[in-house]
Amino acid sequence: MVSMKDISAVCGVSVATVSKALNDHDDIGKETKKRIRQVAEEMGYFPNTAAKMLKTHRSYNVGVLFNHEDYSGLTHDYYAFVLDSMKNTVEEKGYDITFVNTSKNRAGAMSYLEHCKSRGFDGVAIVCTDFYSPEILQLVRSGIPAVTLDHLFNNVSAVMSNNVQGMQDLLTYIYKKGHRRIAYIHGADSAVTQSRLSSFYRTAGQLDLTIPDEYIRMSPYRDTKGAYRETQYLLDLEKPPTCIIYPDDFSAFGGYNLMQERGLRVPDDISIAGYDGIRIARHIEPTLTTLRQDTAELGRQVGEKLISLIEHPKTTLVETIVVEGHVFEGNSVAEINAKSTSKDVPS
Amino acid sequence: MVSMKDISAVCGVSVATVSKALNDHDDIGKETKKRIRQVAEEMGYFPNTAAKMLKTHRSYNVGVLFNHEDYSGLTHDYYAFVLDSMKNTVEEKGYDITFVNTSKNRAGAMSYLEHCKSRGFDGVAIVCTDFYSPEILQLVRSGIPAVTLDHLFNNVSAVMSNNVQGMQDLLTYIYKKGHRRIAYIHGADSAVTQSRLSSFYRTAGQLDLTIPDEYIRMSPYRDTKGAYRETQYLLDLEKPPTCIIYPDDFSAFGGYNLMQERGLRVPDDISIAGYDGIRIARHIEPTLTTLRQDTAELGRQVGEKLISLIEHPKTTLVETIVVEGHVFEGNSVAEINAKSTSKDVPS
DNA sequence: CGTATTTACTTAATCGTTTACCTTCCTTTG
DNA sequence: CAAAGGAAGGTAAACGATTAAGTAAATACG
Repeated sequence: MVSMKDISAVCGVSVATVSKALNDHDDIGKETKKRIRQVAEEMGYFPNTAAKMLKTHRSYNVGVLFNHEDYSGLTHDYYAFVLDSMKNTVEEKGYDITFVNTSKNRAGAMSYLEHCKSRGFDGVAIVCTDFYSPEILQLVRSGIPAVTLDHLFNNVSAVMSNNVQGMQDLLTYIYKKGHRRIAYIHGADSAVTQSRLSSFYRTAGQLDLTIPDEYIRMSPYRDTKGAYRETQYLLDLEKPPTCIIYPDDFSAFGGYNLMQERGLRVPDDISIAGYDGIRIARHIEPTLTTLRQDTAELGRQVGEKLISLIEHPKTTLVETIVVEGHVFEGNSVAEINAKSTSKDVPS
Repeated sequence: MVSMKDISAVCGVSVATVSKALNDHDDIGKETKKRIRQVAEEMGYFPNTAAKMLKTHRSYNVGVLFNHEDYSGLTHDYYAFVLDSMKNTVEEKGYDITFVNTSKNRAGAMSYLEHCKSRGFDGVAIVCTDFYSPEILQLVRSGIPAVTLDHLFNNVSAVMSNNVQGMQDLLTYIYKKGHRRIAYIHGADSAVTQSRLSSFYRTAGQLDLTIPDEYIRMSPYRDTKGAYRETQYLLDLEKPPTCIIYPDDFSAFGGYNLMQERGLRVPDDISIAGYDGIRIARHIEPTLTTLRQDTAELGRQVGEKLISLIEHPKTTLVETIVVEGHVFEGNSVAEINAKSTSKDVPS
C-alpha cells in the first residue's frame, strides 16, 4: 500500500506537507498542492484508516446493533428494510456500517459498549435488540452518539414508527368500511405492542366501539401457528368478529390459512388486516390491507440523526423523531353494511 | 479509554511487558502476568483496534459485498439469510462484518478494492453484486482473501448452491408426482439461471419428457407481475402445463394470483413449484413446494472458507464448495395419474 | 568457580497520519 | 531601510499498540 511517505519521496516534500495538501489545509501553496494530489492519484494512494483513526479518533464507521434474542434482524423484513435504507443514507455521507456484537475477541468477551469503543465507532444505531438488557443500558448511558429505533431511553435520540397513529388509522379505516365487530390479536408484550394496544382501545372508544374482552388476543409476532390458533378461537365465538387485526403481516397469513381451510373467503366472509406492510403482502391476492410502516424513511432518519449527532454534537437536539405509516389498502377488508352497531356486541 | 500505558503505570512495568502479558507471550513471569491481567480487567481495558491494526495488519474485520444494481441483498430473503448465517459464523470466530461500498470518503470515491484496503479488511465475501463489473474483477484479482457466493471466478474460492442438482431434484419430484406437462418460467439470464435451465433440459431428457418450446418462458426474478403474465400465456396454451415451475417463490405467488383469479385451485387444478424456500412460503396454504436452498449452510461455508483463507493462506485450498438444497414438499404439487405421456405433448 | 544459559524484563523503533510549533524567505510599511 | 508580518513548508511528537534486540539477574553446567 502506498503511503504518504512514498508520495513525499516522489514529490520531494515532507510527509506533513503531503498530509496537509491532501487534507486541503491552507498553508500549502496552490501549485504544490496540485502536484501532490496528482501524484497521490497516480500512485493510487488512499488513506490508511487505522492510522487515521488512531490520530483523529474518528472512524467514519458506525455500529449497528441487530441481535435480538429471538431472531436476527436480518431475517426480519421490517428491520432489514430499515437497515437497508439506513445503510444507503450513511454510506452517502461517507460512513461505513459494521455490526456490533458481543462475541469473543482476542481479549475475551466484550460488551456492546466495549466493542464499540474498541472498534472506535463514531456512533451506534440500536435497531433490533433486547432493550432491557443491562448491556444496552450501559451502551446508551455511555454518551456515545446513539439512536434507537422504536424504543425510548432517557436522553437518547429515537426514531419511532408512529404506532399510535398507525393503529388509529388502521382501526378507523376498518370502522369506516362498516366493521363494528373488530378483534385484535396483538403481539407479545413490548413497548410497541403497548402503543398499538392502547391506541386500539382509545380509538375504539372514540369510535364508540365496544370491544368485548374476548376479542383481544395475544400471539407472538410472526408466529403463523399462534395466529392460526387465536383465529380459531375468535371464529368459534358465539359472535365472531367480522374483521381481525393481526400482530403483523406474517401472522395475518396464519389466520388466512384457517379461513381457507374453513372455506371462508377473504374478504367476503371475513376481513383481515395486518401490520408492517411487508413486500410479499402486496403481491398475494387478496392483497393484505395493512398498516405499512415507512421503513425507507425510518432508516433515513436513523442514519441522518446519528450522523448529525456525530458531526454536530453541540447543536443537534436529542429528540424523538416520529415517522408516520399509512394504511395500505389491499383487498382483505370488505366494505360491509354497518348493520350491527357496537351495542349488539356482548360485552 | 484506558491504554496499556495506564496499566503499565499502575503495575510499575513497561508497556511492552503489558502487551506481552496480555498476549500471553511466554517471556513474562507467571505472577506478573496474572497481576497485569487482573489490573487490566479492573481498569476496564480493551485494546484499541486501530492501533493494533496499524501494527499487525490484521483487522479481524471482513467486508461483505452486498450491493446489487437491481436490489439490495438486505431486502432479499435468500441473501439476507445467507448473510445472517455468515455473520454468526464469523462473529463466533472473533471477526466483525462491515459492508463494502464504493461511495465517497474524505478522499473522494474509492473502488471496492480501495475500500477494502483502506479499511484493512482481512478478507471479503462477495455475496450479492454485479459479478461482471470491472471493479469486482479488480477486487478478486487483487489477491485479498475472497469467497464468492453463487459465482465462479478463476482462482477464487466459491460457495455455490447446487442449482443443477436442485433443479434435477425438483423436476424429478414433480415427474414422480405424475406430471408430464411441466413448464418452467426461468429468471433473467445469469450464471444461476443457466445452471437451472440446462439442468431442467437435461433432466427432462433423462426422464424422457419432451418439453415444448412454449413451455419455457422468462420472467425476471421476484417479479410477481411478470410471473403472472407468463402464467397467463401458459394457461392459455392449447395444451397448458399441469405444473409450472417459477423462477423463485416470490414469482410463484404471482402465478398463484392468476390461478385464484381464474378460480383454479392449487394443486387440484394446476400445480406450481417455486425455488428458494423463503420462509413465508412455508406458512401460506397451500404451502409451496419448492427447492429450498440451505441458506444456513451456505452462509456458514462462506464464513468458514473465508476465515480459513485468512488464517491459513498456505494450506487452504482455493476450491468450490457446493451446498445441496432439498425439495421442500409443500402441497402445491398434486399427485396425478400420468395419463398423458410426453408423447401427447405437441412439440 | 567462571562461563553459558535461561528468565524476565526494558528499550526503542515502527506502523501511517495528524498537527502544534518552528524556520525560512518574502513582502510590507512607517 | 529595519522591523514586522505573512506565506509555504519542515520538524518532531503523538496516537496505542507490537516486537526485535538488548540487559541484568538468576540458574545451570563442566
